Amino acid sequence: MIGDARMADVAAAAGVAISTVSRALSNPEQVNERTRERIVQAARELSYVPNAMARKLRRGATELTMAAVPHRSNSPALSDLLAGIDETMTAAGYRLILERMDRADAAGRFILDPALSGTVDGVFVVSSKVPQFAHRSPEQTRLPLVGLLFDHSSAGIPSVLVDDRYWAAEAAGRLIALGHRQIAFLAGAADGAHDIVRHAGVLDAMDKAGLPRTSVSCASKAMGRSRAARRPPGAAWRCRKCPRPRSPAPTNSPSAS
Amino acid sequence: MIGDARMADVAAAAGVAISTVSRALSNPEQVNERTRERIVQAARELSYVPNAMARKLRRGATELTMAAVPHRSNSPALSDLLAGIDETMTAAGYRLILERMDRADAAGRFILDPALSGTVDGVFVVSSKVPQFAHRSPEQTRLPLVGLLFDHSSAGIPSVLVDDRYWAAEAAGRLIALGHRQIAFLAGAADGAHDIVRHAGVLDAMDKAGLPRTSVSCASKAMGRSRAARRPPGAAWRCRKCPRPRSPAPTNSPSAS
DNA sequence: GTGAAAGCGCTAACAA
DNA sequence: TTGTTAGCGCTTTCAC
Repeated sequence: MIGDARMADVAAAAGVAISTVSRALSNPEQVNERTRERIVQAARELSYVPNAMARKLRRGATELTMAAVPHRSNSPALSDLLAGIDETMTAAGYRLILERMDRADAAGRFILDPALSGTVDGVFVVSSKVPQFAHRSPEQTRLPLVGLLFDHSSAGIPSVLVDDRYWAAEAAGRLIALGHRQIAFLAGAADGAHDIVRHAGVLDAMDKAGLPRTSVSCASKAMGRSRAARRPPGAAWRCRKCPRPRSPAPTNSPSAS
Repeated sequence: MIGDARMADVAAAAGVAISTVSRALSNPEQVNERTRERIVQAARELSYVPNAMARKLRRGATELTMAAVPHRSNSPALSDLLAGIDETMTAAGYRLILERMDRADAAGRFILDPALSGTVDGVFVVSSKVPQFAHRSPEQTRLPLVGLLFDHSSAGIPSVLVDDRYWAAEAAGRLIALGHRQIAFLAGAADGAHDIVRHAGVLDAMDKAGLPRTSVSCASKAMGRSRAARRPPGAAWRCRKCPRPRSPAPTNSPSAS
């Protein structure tokens, strides 16, 4: 059965030492071609598959990374981000462990515990919170962390970010260039720090185009849930920083013209 | 630094044998309470974190499972599915490795190779294709596989499925109950086997309600891409099994009334 | 209840 | 180029 054979079995079958098998499989160029062929042949016949754990233990690297992502998110954007990470890491010979962390709770424990245990070689943090372990900062760890989307550079974690303000302005600019004058800004959940920045970007675009900021109306996606219940239908939610529009009141439809 | 201490260090610090440390940490009830306290204390002071790989190697189980999912999917449905798997597996002490497989290519290799290598204890297959390894079926493997959404039971893989036809009929039934008579069926990409079944379910509902099947019009999400280019805007794509509507031609808007 | 010792399966010096 | 050997860090008999 597949996976039953050990390296020693292959060695025996090929009539070589176990270390030669190891080399033939990991560093083929260090082995005589004919020997190598015998070994590969034997391995194939035995349906030999190397044991990853043994290798990982011995080498001290797991070729596994972890993506710590928000627990309750099924957004396509996150999927795309994961796909991107996965693609690059796969190309580099790594696999990705998914860690959905609960925002509220002591997620850090959950994250860094297995991470430090040597299960993963590094962690991608897609979260507004910096993961912790037993009240110690990640800096006290050998574990490489990288922040994504959220800036943790002040915590000593290199972070890859999107310039939300710039690109929001850019997006709004496109609409304006198309001749649109009334812009609806649909924000995500109420706690999205990114939305505030993006909103500013949209206003930037309005300013730049010499259009009144009051032509931007805001609506939160979260409307359907919490706040919506307390508000008359058709009334848009406005963020604190959003200038109040004059009457007639803006609708909450996603029109952009 | 966190993670630098070994079990032997803890043993030395606590003045016990290494095996006692192991027990104290894995099977506390087998160790004298006072001894255990000393050990725990020492472990804490040394910021000891057990090495997962060593444990995995020794125990022969990795407490890791793999989810093999379609490569190009960022659908919220998939995220939800993953979240569900993750939640249950986490509760059971397992973590999830993400494997995005390319549909077309010999994905099976990619999946089962590391799987068989002892990296994971089991695999969730969310794919229309059964993963293979070196032209051998999964049955020749010790690795537990479970099919999700796609039925692989004929290949000997237990599968957890959604009764698409039933629930599509149910959904359509709700619309009908609300008084709607014109139903738009928005399908996914052209190759979705599920869509055909769901479409049948919608027609079931029409039949049951005594409504004409011609009141169901189909539009594919994929319109925007491949087929759409060759079709006049506003014209809906119709699946082969979908009865042709009478004029006026249905629009492709997602209206349901 | 605790310790000593034998590995899990593999890799990497070091020799030959 | 190939073989011998010593572990990686942990769990688990088997004694005491």
